This record gives sequence, structure tokens and C-alpha cells, in this order.
Amino acid sequence: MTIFVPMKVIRNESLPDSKACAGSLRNMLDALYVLNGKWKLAVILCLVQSSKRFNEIQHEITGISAKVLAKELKDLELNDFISRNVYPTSPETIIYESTEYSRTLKPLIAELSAWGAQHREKIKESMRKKL
Amino acid sequence: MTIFVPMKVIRNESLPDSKACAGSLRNMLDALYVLNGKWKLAVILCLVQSSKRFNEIQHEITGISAKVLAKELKDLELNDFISRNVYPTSPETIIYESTEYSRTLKPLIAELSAWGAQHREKIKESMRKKL
DNA sequence: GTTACCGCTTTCCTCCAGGTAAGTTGCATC
DNA sequence: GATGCAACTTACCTGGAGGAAAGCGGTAAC
Repeated sequence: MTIFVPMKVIRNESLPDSKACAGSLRNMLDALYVLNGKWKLAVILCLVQSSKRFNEIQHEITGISAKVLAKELKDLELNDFISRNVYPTSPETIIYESTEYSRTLKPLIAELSAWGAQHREKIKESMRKKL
Repeated sequence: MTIFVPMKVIRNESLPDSKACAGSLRNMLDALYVLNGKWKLAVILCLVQSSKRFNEIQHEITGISAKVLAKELKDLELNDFISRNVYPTSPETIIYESTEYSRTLKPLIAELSAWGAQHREKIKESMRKKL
């Protein structure tokens, strides 16, 4: 099979799918901008499953430090992904809870998780072949 | 509405959904590990749309530098997300192309892009309210 | 009154993703 | 033979993400 490759590729800015591509590209970059960092989605997932306290979250997400978790929680609250509820028990009980809006991320999280699972399988497979 | 919050929350390790949660958490973290960085998914999206040359990619993904793009491309090739094809024209033509495997990311990319679009709308909305 | 827990905060430090700018190699065109 | 492009590479630098560890203010149990 021979493939002819033109010497000069004309940059066709007006291609319709080029515009569509640029659009979804921008959308993706916007999404990645809010969901940046190692832990943001993990915290959201954790709280979408059920409301929790600080220590419980830290315990569940192995590896996250108190400092980082505190920062992420503040950030997520500012962006309306979670709410921080203080109950007047003694001592005060603080429960973090996912908002309606964070639940719009459910399909994305499901997709990510599914892909991650399948990817791990693929890696394991390729490891076996190498041995 | 009064909510009674128990003073001590017993950490129930044996809850079934706690395990399921830990599972999808791990899956997600695995996925995020391979897809890390600002540009990886953007490059994949770009190449899933159509095969392209180095300069075309750099032109389409505004803001990415030659150095970073080169690094990402190497990385993505190593992980079997794209292939680098050299055609013996003169001078050589190099075309990057998405692999079968990278196309397994299509639903994820679609989800991300859709969410990003909807998120931008939400932000614009809340901006209008503030003014 | 001392010890422990909860929900953080503070300090300090390290690492590296990623940006800038300039250089390089091999053609090819003028 | 000078200029230019394509595809990178190299060298240098910086911000900020994120880790480790200790501290802190209030409460409460012993």
C-alpha cells in the first residue's frame, strides 16, 4: 500500500469538523480547568457516595494529607460542588455533603472509573505477555 | 427540621458500598494517573478527530509549546494511544495518528466535553446574576 | 490535669510540569 | 549561499502542587 502525502498541507481553518473539534477542545480544557489536581474528583466521588466528616474522607482517600484535603474542600465548596454543614452538637459536628450540581458529574465519574478499570486490565495483560 | 448527628461515627469498613466506592476510587485514580497533565486528553482528542502533523497539532491546540507537545507525543506513543508514522517523502513527512486503543477514550472525552460546555453555561449564568 | 480526638492551620521543603527562547539537522527553494 | 520550514531538542527558569510534621483551640473522657 502506498500513501501519497502532499508536501504542503494547507491549513484549512474553515473545515466544519475543525471548528467542532476546536469547540469540544475548548469545552474539555474548561472542564479540566475546574477539575484539575490529583484529588478533586476523588473527593467528589467520595462525597457523592455519602456525606462524611473530615477524618472519614481522609481515611477513605488513602494518601491525601490534611492540608491538601482542607484546601480541596474549600475549593470545592467555592465552586458549589459540596456544602459544609455545621451541626450544633458538642463539640460541633461538621459534615461535608455533595450538592445537586456535583451530581451532574456522575456520568463523567462513572466513565472515568470504567475506563480506569478496563485500562488496568489491559496493563496487567501486557505485563503477562512480557514475562 | 432537626437532624441528630451521632457523637461518634463508627467507621464501618465492612459496608458494601464502602468497598464499591474504594474500588471506583481506585479505578478513577488509575485513569487520572495515565491521563494526567494539562494537554494529554487534548492531544488525543485532536488526533482522534483526524491524523495530523506536529505543526498542525501545535497550531490547533493553542497555547501548547513545542517542547511540551513533543514530550506528550512521546508519552502517548509509549502508552499506545497514538502512533508516529514516517513517510519517505522528501523531506520526510511525519503524521501522528490515533490508535484503536485511544478510541476507547471517546465516551470519556465526549462526557468531559459535554460537561465542560454545560459548566461554562452555568458560570456565565452566575456571572449575569452578580452584575 | 492530663490525655485524646476532631478539624483543621502553619511552616518548611521538594519536585517537576510546563513556559521561554534559542539552537539544530536536513532538505528545498529562491 | 542565504533564507525558510518542519520537527524537534536543549538549556534555563519558575510557580505552585503537594508531601511531612508539628501545632492549636475547643471539648470531653478518665
